[in-house]
Amino acid sequence: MEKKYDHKIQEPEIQKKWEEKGIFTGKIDKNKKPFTIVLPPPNANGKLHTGHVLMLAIEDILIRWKKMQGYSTLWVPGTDHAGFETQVVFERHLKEKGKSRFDYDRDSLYKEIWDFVQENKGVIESQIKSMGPGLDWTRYTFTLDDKVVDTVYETFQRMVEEGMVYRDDYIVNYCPKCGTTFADLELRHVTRKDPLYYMKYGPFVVATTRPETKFGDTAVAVHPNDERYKEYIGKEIEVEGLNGNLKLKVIGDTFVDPKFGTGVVKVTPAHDKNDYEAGRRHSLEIKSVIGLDGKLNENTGPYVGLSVEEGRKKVVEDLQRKGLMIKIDYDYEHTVSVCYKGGHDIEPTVLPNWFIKVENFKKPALDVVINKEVKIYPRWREITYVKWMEEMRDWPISRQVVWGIRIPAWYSVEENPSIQVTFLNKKKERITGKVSDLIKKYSFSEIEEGLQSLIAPKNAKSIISKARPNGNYLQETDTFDTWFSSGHWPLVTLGYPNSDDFHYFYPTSVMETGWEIIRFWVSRMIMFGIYLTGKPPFSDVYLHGLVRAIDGKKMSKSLGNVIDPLDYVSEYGADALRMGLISGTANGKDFAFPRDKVVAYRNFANKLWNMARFILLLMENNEVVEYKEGNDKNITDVDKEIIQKLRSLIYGVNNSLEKFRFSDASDLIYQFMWHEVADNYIEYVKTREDKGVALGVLKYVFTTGLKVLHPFMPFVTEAIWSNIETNGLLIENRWPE
RNA sequence: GGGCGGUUAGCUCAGUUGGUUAGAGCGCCACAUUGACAUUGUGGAGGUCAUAGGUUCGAUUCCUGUACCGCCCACCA
Repeated sequence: MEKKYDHKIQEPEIQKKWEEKGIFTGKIDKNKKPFTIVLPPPNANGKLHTGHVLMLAIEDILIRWKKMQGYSTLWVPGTDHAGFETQVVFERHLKEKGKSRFDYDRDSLYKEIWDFVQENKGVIESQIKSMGPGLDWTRYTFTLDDKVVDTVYETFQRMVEEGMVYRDDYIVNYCPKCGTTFADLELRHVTRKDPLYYMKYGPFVVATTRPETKFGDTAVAVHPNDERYKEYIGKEIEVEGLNGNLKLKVIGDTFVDPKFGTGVVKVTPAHDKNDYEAGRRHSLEIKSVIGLDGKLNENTGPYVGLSVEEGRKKVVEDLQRKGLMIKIDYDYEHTVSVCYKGGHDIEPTVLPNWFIKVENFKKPALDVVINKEVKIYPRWREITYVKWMEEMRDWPISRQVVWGIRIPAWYSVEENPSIQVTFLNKKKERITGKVSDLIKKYSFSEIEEGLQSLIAPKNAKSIISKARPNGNYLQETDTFDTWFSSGHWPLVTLGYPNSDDFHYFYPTSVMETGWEIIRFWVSRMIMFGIYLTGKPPFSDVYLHGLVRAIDGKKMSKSLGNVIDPLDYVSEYGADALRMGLISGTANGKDFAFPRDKVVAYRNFANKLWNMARFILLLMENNEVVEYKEGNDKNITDVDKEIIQKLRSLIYGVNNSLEKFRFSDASDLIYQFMWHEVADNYIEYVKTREDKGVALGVLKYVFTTGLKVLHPFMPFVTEAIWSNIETNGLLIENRWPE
């Protein structure tokens, strides 16, 4: 053995040994109990970050611990297509080539992104492997694999048949100039001055920058504790308008800031995100007044056909004429959302969207947590889950993103003449309009082949089908919310509904992930698991904290404090990095990257290495009297003491791991090996006359300690094992009782 | 604004049902190189456990208020 432990040489070699022997290939063994984890899939197009390392470390500890205990373990890896995020990265890439997504038809764009991801996904896979996780790569899954898409389609079809899917309006960031919607992250926020208009609304005065949307008002809102207006809450008021009187509900809602303006807000659910949310809370009518062409629609009476700017001017004049305009503040500064593409004003608009009824999902998904069928660690995170489930409203599942699983709904253009389509014609010109008009100028196949997006009306007729129906059918261009498909993750990775794997390994044992996605992801997995199989997909949920930068702040590119875990792997080794992260925090709280601990555990690896060297040195000069439990005639009290401490170490580590207290467990084994075995016992062995006996005990204690340490620092323990034991690989040995 | 968490040694953090001298890693000081390891060993200094009250025989631990800090969500019509 070299004088120093060299992780750079050892880690890849050890990794190869595990792989060659297929150590972590899951095996269906009816004589063993299964222990299953599915890996939360990292972005296929991304890089490994410290959060991934922590996740891999925790899950690997559990897998190796259970495997050594005799369970038939399976840990399934996968990567995520990361819908919107990847599309943004790809578009940046397009921009470098002077292009944008609007230069491609939908199918070509999808294919381009697919190829782009295929080129890059090897990076994350090899980075994952460098951390030494005991994953079964023969069962690797990508979130856009056919088996995933098929299962998602089947679920969707079933839900449609059971009446759990409906179409309704949903507010989106729509740009009338671009004829498309934008994600929140695609918006730019600009600060500018616009007049703030104070208009008379029955007994109130409301302040607004958007008087032209007043025809879409279906309520006014005040803060529920505002003494000035308390008496009106729940009542209906009559308001003099420009097209006759209108009746508005008065609602009390905390989204209103009583200190702003007059403390009374006009509520336009169809054209303001905030108002939309309030509208859903209070079941208000959604009345759209601006069309997809950006012009005021028929709901505005005589103003129909005017642009938003023209309409606003005219409405203001008419209000002034009628004496309904109280005052105008021309000095009002606010932020406005504009699209990133052309800098046009975003018009929040309601568009038809696919929704899932959650009413039947909620209770079972809530119950399994409350009655502890699914246990959440740490306990206090349970509150987040419970609140979310209680408040959950129907789930809008369509997204206007290309990179995802396309909703399998097909619209007949003959039956749905008012569908708005946007496509590239043969000359690559972008055409937008009603399909019934465009079909007169273009062939159906030209429209279909060049299709970028379509917007079908709320009541459009559609066929749900994986395959294209015969006839002039256009497929829905929206994709599923990524959480809709990833909610199936434990099912699809295990071959739901009818594979041997599924019957043996499902439900899984532990779901381990970052706490920030408990609401988006964990809740959806539980919902779909129960819906499709009657059983929640896992019995324990462990939520780890966020790894922050060394300065304690959240890592971000703009702050320049992002830590690349691979730098630490190459400098200190994967073992040291893993162990450092594990012992840096205990309770799933966020924590700053524990750099000092990583160094400390690098030193620890070297310490262990040298302990082994010392034992080997003794073995060269002494005949070892192998120590066996129960056979302790010749041993001393000090020997007995270290064996006793080993026993309580094993007990303590098991106990901590069962409670997901990884830091406690890693601390115990560290203290034991370094301070009990190395500092005390080895020094004592040096003084012994009967070296062979003491050496036997030392070897027993040390190798047993290696077993206990192995799940935490798999590489160095395996490397040492191969030098002092002939008994196969360490990971193939039994966990000490 | 709503929710969650934090405030313990110079730094980063543990502290499992309230109970004798409050712990670890790193850092610092002194000493040590006589079978492995300087990525080492031995010893040591260092904390009125944010703050004000309350419950209790007893509070870092439970309750309430206050002050900072962090995160998530929603965001100014």
